Amino acid sequence: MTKEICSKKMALVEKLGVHFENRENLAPVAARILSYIVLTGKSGATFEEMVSLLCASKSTISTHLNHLQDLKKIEYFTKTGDRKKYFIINKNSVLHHIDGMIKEWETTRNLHLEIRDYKQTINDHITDEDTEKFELSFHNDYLKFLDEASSSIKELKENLINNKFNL
Amino acid sequence: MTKEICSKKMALVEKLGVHFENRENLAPVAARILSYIVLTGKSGATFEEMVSLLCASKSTISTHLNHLQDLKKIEYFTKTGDRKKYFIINKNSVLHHIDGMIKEWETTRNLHLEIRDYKQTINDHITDEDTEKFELSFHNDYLKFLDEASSSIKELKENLINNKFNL
DNA sequence: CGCTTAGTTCGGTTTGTTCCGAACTAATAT
DNA sequence: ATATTAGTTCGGAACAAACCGAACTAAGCG
Repeated sequence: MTKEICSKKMALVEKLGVHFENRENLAPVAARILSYIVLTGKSGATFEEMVSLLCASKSTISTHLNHLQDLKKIEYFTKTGDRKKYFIINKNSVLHHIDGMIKEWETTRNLHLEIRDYKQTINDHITDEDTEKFELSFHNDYLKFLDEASSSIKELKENLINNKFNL
Repeated sequence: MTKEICSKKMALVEKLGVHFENRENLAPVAARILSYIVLTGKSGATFEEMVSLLCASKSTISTHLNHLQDLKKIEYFTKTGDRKKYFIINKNSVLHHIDGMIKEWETTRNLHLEIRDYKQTINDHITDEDTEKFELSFHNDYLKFLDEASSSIKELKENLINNKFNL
C-alpha cells in the first residue's frame, strides 16, 4: 500500500473512530480498532499490526478485541501454519445494527404511547377551565414518523438480505 | 393530584429518564429533571419541588437546570409577586431535536460516501486476481435508507411546524 | 436591620472509565 | 531445552463524571 493511501486510511480510521465512539458507545481505542478492521476489509487485520499502527498497548488491544467479539461486531479467520488471527467485521454485524435500530424505535414508540396515555389521563382529570391541558398531537406526529422510519429500515434490511444471498 | 397518579408520574419519570440518559447523553439526575419537566407540562416545575421529589441536592438540581437551559432543552416563566421559576420544555426543543437528527444523518451520509470512495480507490489499485475486493453495495443501500429516513423526518418537521401555527 | 426564600458557587468525595506495564500462558521454532 | 511469537490477565495509575454539603448571594418582607 502506498504512503498516501496508508495515511488516508489512518485519517479515515480516526474519523470513523469518533463516529463509532459516540454511536456505538465504544472506548476510543475500541472504536479505532473497529474502524481499522472495517477499512482493512476481507484480508483481515492482525493484533501486532493494530498495536503498532494504533499506538496502543497489547493489553488494551487484547481487551478491546475480546470485547468487540463479545458484542458480535467482529470475528476472525486463521491460515494454516500461521498462529495469527485475522480480524474482520462480523458478517452479520450490519444486520445486528439494523435490528438494534428497529428495536430502539420500537421502545421509543412504546414510550410515546405510554406518555400519551398518561397525559390523556391527566387531561381527563382536569375539571378547572383555566388549567392548560397537555398537547397530544405531537405524539401522534412522532408515532407516524417512527412508523415511516421503521418501514424504511425494514426495507433496507430486506435489500441487504437479498444482496447477501445473491453473491 | 391523587396518590396513584403521582406515583404513576414518578414511575414514568424514571423510565423516560433512562431513555433520555442514553439518547440525549445526560447525567442521571439531568435526565430525570428533563423527564419531570416534560411530564409536568405547561403549569411548570419548580426548583424546590424537584429537589424534594427527585431526592437530589440543591446544587445538583441547580447545575443541571442551568445545563439544560444552555442546551436549549428547557426554559422558564415567572409569575408577578413570586420569585420562583416555573420550568417548562423549550417550545423549540422538539424542532431542535429533529434538526439534530437530520444533521446526524447528514454526517453519517457523508461518512458513508467518504468510506465508499476510499474502498473504491483501493479496489481500483488491486491488480492481483486473488485479492478480494471491497463490497460497495452495502453503502449504496445504506445511503438509500438514509435518504428515505431523512425525508420521513423532514415531513414530520413540516407537520409539527404546521400544527404549531394552527394553534 | 435581620430573617426568609430561592437559588448559585466551590471544593471535595465517590465512582467509573480507559489505558498501561509486567508477568504470565501456550504454541511453535531452533 | 531455550527462544520466539502471539496473545491474555491482573493490578494499578490517571483522568473524568456525578453528586453532595457548606458557604455564599440576592431580593423581598417585617
